[in-house]
Amino acid sequence: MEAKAGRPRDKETERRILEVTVRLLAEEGYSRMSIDGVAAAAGVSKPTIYRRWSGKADLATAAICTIRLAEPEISTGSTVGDLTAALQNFSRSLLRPNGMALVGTVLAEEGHTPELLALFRERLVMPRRAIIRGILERARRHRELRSGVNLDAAVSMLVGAFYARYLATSKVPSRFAQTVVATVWTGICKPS
Amino acid sequence: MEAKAGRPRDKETERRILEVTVRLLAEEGYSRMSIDGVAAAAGVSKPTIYRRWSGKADLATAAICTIRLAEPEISTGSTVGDLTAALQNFSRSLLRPNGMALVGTVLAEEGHTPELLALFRERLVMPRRAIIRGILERARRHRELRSGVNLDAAVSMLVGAFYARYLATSKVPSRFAQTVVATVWTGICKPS
Amino acid sequence: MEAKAGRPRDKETERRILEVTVRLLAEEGYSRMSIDGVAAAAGVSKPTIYRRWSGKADLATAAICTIRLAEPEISTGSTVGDLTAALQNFSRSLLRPNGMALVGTVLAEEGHTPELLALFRERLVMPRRAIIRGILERARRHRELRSGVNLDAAVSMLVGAFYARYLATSKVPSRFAQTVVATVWTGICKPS
Amino acid sequence: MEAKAGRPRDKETERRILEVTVRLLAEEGYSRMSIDGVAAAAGVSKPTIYRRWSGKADLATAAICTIRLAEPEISTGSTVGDLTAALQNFSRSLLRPNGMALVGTVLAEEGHTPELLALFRERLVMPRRAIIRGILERARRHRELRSGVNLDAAVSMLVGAFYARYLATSKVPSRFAQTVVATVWTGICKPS
DNA sequence: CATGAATGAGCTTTCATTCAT
DNA sequence: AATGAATGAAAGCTCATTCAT
Repeated sequence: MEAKAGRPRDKETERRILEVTVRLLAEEGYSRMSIDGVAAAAGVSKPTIYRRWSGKADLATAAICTIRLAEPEISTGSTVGDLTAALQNFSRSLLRPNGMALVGTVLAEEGHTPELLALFRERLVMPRRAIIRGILERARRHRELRSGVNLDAAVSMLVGAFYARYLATSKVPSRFAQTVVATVWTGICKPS
Repeated sequence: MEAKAGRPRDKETERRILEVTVRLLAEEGYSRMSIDGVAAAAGVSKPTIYRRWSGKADLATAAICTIRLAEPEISTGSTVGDLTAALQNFSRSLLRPNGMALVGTVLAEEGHTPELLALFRERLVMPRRAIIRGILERARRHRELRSGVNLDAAVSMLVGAFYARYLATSKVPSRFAQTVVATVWTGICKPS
Repeated sequence: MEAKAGRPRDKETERRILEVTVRLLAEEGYSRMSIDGVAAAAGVSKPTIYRRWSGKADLATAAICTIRLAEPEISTGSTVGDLTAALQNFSRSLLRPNGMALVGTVLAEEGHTPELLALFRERLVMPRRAIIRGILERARRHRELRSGVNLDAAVSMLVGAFYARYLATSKVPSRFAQTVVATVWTGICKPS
Repeated sequence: MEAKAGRPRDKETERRILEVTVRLLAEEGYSRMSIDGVAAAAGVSKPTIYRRWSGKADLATAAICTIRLAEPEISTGSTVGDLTAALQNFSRSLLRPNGMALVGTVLAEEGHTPELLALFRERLVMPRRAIIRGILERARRHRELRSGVNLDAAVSMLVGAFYARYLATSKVPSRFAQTVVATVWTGICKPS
């Protein structure tokens, strides 16, 4: 039982394949994305891909698995400031080229490849919500919130406003985060 | 030998093709949807489709064009009641089978077939927003809103909360509309 | 319900595809035979094949279906003469190039594509056996056979001798039919 | 550091590979059989196979080479009894799962890989024929046969009846051997 | 020498589109 | 104007074989 029998698998190759897959998944969408295309763009042959993943769905899910939300630490000193900063980060990622396309493709494939949506939730949706929920929970601990506020609903409103806005115009003004936070905050903060 | 010989059947055929296309677009997504599949489901031949529309994108666009938001008139007597009713309608349409898949597919195709998203906005997104915006405008006329409220942002929050919620769990509790409306309303109504 | 809507299917094309398929089936064997190869050899595109048959197995079975045993009428005046003539025909078809290869391929595929063997039996094996059995039945009606003779076993011996011989050497001497018939006949004819 | 270090394991590996190859050859047929499949079933890697044999054909040939007819000694005291016993053995091996598939595959591959048929003859066909021929030769020495009987043809009839029967129905009744032997024996034994 | 990795070519099948009737 | 037939291109996947460790 040696540590490494045979030719070692090239870690760099694997990374490149997944990177390319994430890109094509966003650019082309799941069903347009082809293994041929991934292989060509990654500079490997198709069996190199099939040796690692059992098929297209498996590759796509693995690719989504590699995505990790990389958000900077937020600490502005105030709840409103933190929420605004978090949503501005979100806004930026949404407005990146194909920023919404990946969201679209996992939703579109829900009926055919539900793993995509499941993983997308686990890797991207939930972590982002957790950040925002964390800010709200801290505010609650600091007794800034009125009683009975539903934090999950608040998170959905804050984040969702951007989805809805994008769906309406593809353009999100830079002050949008402030406006949204202000409104929601008025709705959930303890009345003065 | 009437003047309009052969035409009556035409309109019906056209309608059936578009109806089938809308269904398949939601069920399969744009790139999975095939002209073959549309032709078979509509009971016509492929050239019958190509005679009317120039290709797959044109057909899909035309299909989305036929979609019309059919929401019942809302009039509960209060702004909060009207908003809640409107969002409950929205929630129902979201939770229908493949309710989010069409949203997903038009987003996923934004890079390849932007007309789909454009028309989706015109036919579905904007009319729904208009209904909700209408309720808010009436509230403003009735001086129920505090000054400076951004109505579009409010609409985005109300509607978007559902997108965000769906993206997080695919399940939307029936009380969600009330919770969202309550929070937003507190944020935008004139303080008592 | 018109007689012929649309472009008529080219009967000649269909015939050519099947002809090529029979040839390649014998030359290459079932699993080596490819739809690509059939399409190229028949001068058509692959979808032209898929429009007519649902896949490789369907095409191969259809091809075997077209095979028809074309044996000349036999009438030499005597049972021994008729049997010898029938077996000489059989011998000739066996010794044709790839004459045994089709037999081999349907046997080899019994586990994977049993329809092939089933059809091969129906189209080739059984008709040939019927001819020989017919000769023996006539002999029985003429009271040439001893009582209790098992005709099916006799047919198997007559025909099978050629399979066994081929399996032993690929060469069948021209007098083989006479030898076999003589021996079997002595075994089944009424003792003088 | 002995003289033959590492060899013992080799022989066992080789044996296992060949054993698996024989099985897959019968189960899948030559062209369906894959080196990948052999390697997996034998628990070795592909280069381990390629180091020993030059390719697929070479491996299959070697595998057939290992086959040895293992028939029990027959001695019932009478020629008819011995022949019947020998054919019953044959019948059993034919009716084993995939019993005819190997016959089929070597016939099907005659055009592409004639070595398979050649070796199959040498290792299986001829030894079996030799057993039956031996019984007949002993009968001739005992002056039980009429003069001028062609022993090879007799062997072909006896053995071939089973091939023909299988090709007709895949089912061989247990009394078939007796019937065949009785008929052929009547045809070749010295008239009383 | 055995291993796992890599490859090019091939397979069956489906699609968007155009042609012929 | 509608049909069924035909097509070139591509998709997902597997194979026999070779390479690098």
